[in-house]
Amino acid sequence: MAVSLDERPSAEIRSRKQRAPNSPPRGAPDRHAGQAARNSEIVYRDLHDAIVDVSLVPGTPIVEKEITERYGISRTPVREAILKLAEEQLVDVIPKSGTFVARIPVAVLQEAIVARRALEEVCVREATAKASKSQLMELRAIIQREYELSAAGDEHAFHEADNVFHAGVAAAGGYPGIWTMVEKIRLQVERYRRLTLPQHGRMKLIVAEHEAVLDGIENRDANAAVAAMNSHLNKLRIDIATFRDLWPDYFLFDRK
Amino acid sequence: MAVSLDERPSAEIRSRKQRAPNSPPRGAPDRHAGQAARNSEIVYRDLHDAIVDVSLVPGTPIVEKEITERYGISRTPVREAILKLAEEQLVDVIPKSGTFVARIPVAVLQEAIVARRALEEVCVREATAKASKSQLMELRAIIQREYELSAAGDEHAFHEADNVFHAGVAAAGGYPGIWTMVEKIRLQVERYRRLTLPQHGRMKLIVAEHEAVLDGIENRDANAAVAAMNSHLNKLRIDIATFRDLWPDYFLFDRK
DNA sequence: CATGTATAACTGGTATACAAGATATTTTAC
DNA sequence: GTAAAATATCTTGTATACCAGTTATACATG
Repeated sequence: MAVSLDERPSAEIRSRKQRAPNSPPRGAPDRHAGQAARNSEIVYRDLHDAIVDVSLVPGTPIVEKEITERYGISRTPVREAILKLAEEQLVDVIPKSGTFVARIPVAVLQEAIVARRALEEVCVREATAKASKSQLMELRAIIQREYELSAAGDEHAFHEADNVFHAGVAAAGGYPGIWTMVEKIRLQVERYRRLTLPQHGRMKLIVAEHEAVLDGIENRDANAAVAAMNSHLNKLRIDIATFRDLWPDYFLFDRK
Repeated sequence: MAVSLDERPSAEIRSRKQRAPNSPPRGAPDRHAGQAARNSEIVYRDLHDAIVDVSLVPGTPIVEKEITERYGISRTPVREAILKLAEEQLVDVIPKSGTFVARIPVAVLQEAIVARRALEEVCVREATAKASKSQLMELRAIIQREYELSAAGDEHAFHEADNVFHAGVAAAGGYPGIWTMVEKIRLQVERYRRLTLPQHGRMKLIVAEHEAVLDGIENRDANAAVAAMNSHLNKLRIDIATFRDLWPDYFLFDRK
């Protein structure tokens, strides 16, 4: 009955390190604990990825018991994973009824794009002011890698490199945390993007745009760099009307 | 042994509505379910508030069992609340060891301030362009209320009104969701603010600054409005050196 | 007395059983 | 045959018991 996800309970069952702990004031845990694998993390990551790349489409029921059996674990960690997804608005949990992959909230899309542009502009501007030579070289290397992946047609790896570039720009500006924020904001937009435009063929264009951004930074021309970045980000037009008829059930139109 | 929080298991034990559900594609839940109170929400809110207003100082142990007994509930909902706090970096969970109120990450503070300024600038600029008359009147009313609360010396209510003003500006710009983002970003900064500067006496100044922002918006002078907002937000200087010696254990200095 | 080691008392992580509401199905009345 | 009511079977929410590390304490040992 329930649409089941593909069989891939994630290779690893023991991994993923944890964030550095804060030692409490009076004597206590101070070292980095060995990585205690939380199974909930694995389930979370798998579901998260499946939802973001739209292999789990909006409306798909997520049944705890089903996941429980697939991973061979109990409901508790599964539940934790689902709760985490619920906070990111990737699933909707309806008490005593069921959990479903959330629709893509159109209103949020628009704001997410605006917010991202604002945050990335700050990063680019700051990177222009104080990127070190090594950071510039690093960015140039990433672009080169993008070029190679583009030629190889490896969309998945390319997409990752794309993210690395943006993260690198933020880091060069001294604001690595801002990219973390952008990544959270990007979630819903990413679902839209994956759904509507396969970036096949767009890869070379993206490489060129990244080059324009980096050129601006290297030349210490903030306005040019920012303009290039904005132009780059503006490529994603939210033209929802087109898809309203195609997948009416995949989007949420009214205000949440 | 453990520093315990004050006795106040939150008056309500049944409340808080839930977000509108998404109905899955084929026939399913479509109406707003009656508000099913999740006890985890109550515990979360109480702990959240206590941490943000620094009545629970960084390093304080959070003991599940203790909370369990105080609220008369089981560990499961308590655990959910704590996990939620962990995601917001308000607590650090160290497996098999303990859970502690997180230190304030200095590096994050700087970035949070920059990010907030960037996001609010967008909101102000957009509000200047398209705020309706009713929205302007609403904002003016909020400022009036701030003035009254300032005179009455009600810091808590004033602070809430402060937030309402910023939320109103975002809404007037057509980006209500961006204020939600800002609120998440604000968390750590808020802890710092509460810790370092009691805003007693600063209230009147804040009212004046809000007035300057609104004046700019009303006059459709985007640059003036933005300048006023930036000036307003810049008032919070992160002058960490001063507090390094005062509360060395309350802050986290190295990169997380 | 100093130091290393065993041990007991914590902690959070997980599994499982039960409760309560929502939905789907069947049954029954007309 | 249709519609309404009873019921069975889903779901998530909660409570509880158990497990496995961690940490502190007591104790043996030099």
